[in-house]
Amino acid sequence: MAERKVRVRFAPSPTGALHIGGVRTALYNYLFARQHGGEFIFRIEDTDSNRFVPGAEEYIIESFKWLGIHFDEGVSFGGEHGPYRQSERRDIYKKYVQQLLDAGKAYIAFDTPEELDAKRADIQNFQYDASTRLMMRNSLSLSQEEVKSLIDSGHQYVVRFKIEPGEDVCVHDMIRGDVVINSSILDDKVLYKSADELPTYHLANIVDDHLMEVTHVIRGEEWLPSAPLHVLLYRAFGWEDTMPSFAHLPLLLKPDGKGKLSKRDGDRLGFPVFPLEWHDPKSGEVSSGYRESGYLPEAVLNFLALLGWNPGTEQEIMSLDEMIRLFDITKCSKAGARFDYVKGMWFNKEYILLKDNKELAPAFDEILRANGIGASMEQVEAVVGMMKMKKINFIKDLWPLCDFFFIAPENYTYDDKFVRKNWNETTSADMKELAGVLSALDDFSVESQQKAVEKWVETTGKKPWNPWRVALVGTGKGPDMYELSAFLGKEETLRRINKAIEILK
RNA sequence: GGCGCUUUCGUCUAGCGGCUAGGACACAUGCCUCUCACGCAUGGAACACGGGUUCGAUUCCCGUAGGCGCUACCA
Repeated sequence: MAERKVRVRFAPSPTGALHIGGVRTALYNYLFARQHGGEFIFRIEDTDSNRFVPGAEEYIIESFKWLGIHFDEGVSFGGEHGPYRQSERRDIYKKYVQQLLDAGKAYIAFDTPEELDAKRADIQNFQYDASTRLMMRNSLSLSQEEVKSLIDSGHQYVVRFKIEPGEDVCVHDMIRGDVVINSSILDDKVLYKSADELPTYHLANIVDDHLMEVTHVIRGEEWLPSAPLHVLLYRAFGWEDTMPSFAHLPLLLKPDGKGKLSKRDGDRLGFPVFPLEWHDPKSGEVSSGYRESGYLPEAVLNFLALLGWNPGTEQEIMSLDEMIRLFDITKCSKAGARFDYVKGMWFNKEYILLKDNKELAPAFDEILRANGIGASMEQVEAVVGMMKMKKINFIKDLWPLCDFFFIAPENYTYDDKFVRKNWNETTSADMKELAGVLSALDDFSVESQQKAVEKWVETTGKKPWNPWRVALVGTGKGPDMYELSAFLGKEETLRRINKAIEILK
């Protein structure tokens, strides 16, 4: 087989918001494509008209835009292999289904859903396969005339794949190695539905991956059981020589308890499971998103990348470029990974520390405005710079930690405990002295204050910092006192000191 | 029920026959220090179980148990 250009795809169904597990699958595909100089395709698998949700497709595109994951071709990105929306490929599928029918590798079945339900109720573990298909109503059990007359009289029918029993089918998985399943346990899957005149996932998937020249299929582990069916389909079409390689990713599990990660877990434990806020058009329900919750996209990607893969070194913080360089699909873990959202928050904290104040400022400015505070961008940047190394995971956590920059302590109350510890009978007098030292300064910069105050400290032996903090902040938090005073300015600093002397005596 | 995948600290994981089983999150303690933090240091904490193979198994094989997934005219 000739070396082919690497082409991978992410192919979600537009049935709602994009689940965070889907984001990880897309990320792994993206990393794989980029590190091989390949192409990344965005395909919409909307073959189930019943589950179509308006707005979902746009939501998914917007999500990847925010995350910084780019597609080379696909829905809304163009390309030579379109259309990329399966609902627009009906004629293509029809042709290939006919090919299978003509070759005797698929057959027509007239059994109605009701009849199938009855069969399943009747027979324990009923499966539509080689052992049962002759008792059903299909083109294998019926005569040609009967089939023709049923079709002519307008009976609905599906097309089923004719699985030959007793054969070991091997799927080579890049993560798990060879997985062998005997074809006898496979059922004659419906390839083409009667209801909406569209193929099922299995058929559409194989036809599209072939036509779009996909070389590697990287998808969730839930597809592993049907992978042998897919291999059989490639064979039936005679496409085995260009069949893509497979990699089935381990699933994301609940942070606690049993089962896979669900939207409910996010609601229950208080973390988002969707990249962006999602407004469900049917229920009207609103679900939180990583973007709106204050996560940086880089942090989300870094966190997700390490849920099931790691570079084999002790490095955890990685840019997207580094991930592309270091990623190795064969080194992915095989077992499901509990979704440790607390670690996700830690990644966000690390990325906040890494970011420039300038980049962080707009987000904090938004928080300030929401709290009725108007400040210049320079001020906002300065506060972010002084406060970002505090105990915060999100920019929004900053506000309760540094409201004192904008609201004087007398307007909300001093913290009793901190005051008792740091303010006694002699403190007022010390603070008066400190106010004197500070008011003598023309230059109120950090350096100038430090020079003056430390000179005074040296000669008097006073320790003014904590009482000073009481006066300016009201409690035991905040940045360096010189920085804080410099930010507040001479006038406000002196005003707060005098106010504290007046109130606390 | 059937089939498949899977199993190292609470969690994410490193390990690819011989290690005091390493790192990170979380937690605790200490140092630093004008507060809170940041940073640094330290600590507790794991090879599911039973058989093999081998001089020697966390590592290879087979069972058992647990976990996860699939078992639709959904993807």
